[in-house]
Amino acid sequence: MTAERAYHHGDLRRAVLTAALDVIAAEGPAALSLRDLARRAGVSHAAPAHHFGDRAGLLTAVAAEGHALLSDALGESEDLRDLGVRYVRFAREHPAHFQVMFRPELLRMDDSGLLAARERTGDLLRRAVADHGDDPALGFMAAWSMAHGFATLLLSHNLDGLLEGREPEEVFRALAQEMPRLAGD
Amino acid sequence: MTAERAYHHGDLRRAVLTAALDVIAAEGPAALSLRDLARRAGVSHAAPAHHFGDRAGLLTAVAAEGHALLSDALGESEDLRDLGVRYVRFAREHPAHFQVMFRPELLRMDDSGLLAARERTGDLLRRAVADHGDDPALGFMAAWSMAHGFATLLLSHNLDGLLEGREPEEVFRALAQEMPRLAGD
DNA sequence: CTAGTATCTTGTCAATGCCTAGATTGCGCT
DNA sequence: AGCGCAATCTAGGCATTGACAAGATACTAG
Repeated sequence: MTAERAYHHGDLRRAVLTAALDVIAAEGPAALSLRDLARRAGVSHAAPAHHFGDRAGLLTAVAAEGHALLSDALGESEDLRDLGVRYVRFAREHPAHFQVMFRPELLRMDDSGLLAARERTGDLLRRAVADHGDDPALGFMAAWSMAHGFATLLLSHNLDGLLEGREPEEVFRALAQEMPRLAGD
Repeated sequence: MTAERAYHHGDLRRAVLTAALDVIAAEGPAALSLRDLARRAGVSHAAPAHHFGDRAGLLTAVAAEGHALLSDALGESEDLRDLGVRYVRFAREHPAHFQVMFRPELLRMDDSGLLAARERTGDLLRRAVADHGDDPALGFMAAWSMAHGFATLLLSHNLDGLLEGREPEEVFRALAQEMPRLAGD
């Protein structure tokens, strides 16, 4: 939109990134082809490589952006249930980012941008659960497993038959409420 | 081992499947190449296709086998925590199967063998949580999210820094114990 | 306006998935 | 025992892809 035909394309980096998000959201990261993205952006087949290096570089950029978006989405809430709901909402609103962020085999884990973005969300989550329970690490893993598992199963359509039309975020809230009763049995 | 040089290879199907599990466990499903598997088995590049049709067919076979193994691993326990621990143990012992089983975009979801195997584990899990809590579906999703999230984060090395050498299964058990305290806050 | 840099294009190569046709092996049937 | 048939595997080919190298074009600092 900023420059439909600016030669040098105006903002190829953004265009490729956006196209990549579309593809990943629709068909998963495995279906992503640099040449296809180049075609969508109307540039030559090797143009994307200049911005991202290679496939892993592109996915790393997606993951880093994802961590930044997740930090913003989580905010500074103290309530664990709210945090979980926001985590799930993030996964729904940015499915492509979410599907890539936690898959080291797809990423350049030594990338400085990725590491910085990851550190920020990590800090944020750790701080949020720090004062819950005896063992902060346990609490952290419990809350994260819960939210991450729900989000993962949701995006991979493994909960489709169980939601029965209810809003996922609300189901997750109810489910976090139900948890103590289950565990207490 | 059954037939090292049996022409027609003896059991190519099993050999390819096993090689595929190695590759997936080491580098993920994305790194899987039919031609590479053929080389490992010492057969021509197109031989695997005869047994699995194509890449998706091979992954579908892996997923179906995974569901069968999971059914066996879960057993008939009534205790939700035990069930969760077994789910996590299964993920650790069969990481390649686990990484493929819940990814519809990699599979032929209309494959009859896969559907049957899936149905069996589904029934088993549903039965196990049926009598816990008001809403069985909620309880099902809660327990599954917890175990699946933990297993997923574990296999993707996202918990490496938090386990501090402890056995994952034991951490999960403690974590399930911690849950009510977290939720109750 | 010029030099230098970022951006993009073109061409190439090896590897892969998938398809087709053909060869080899093993098995059932008479 | 031998014939035919089906399963299994081989060989070759094609389109697509990721990665690399060399060169062209547009922007920008001085």
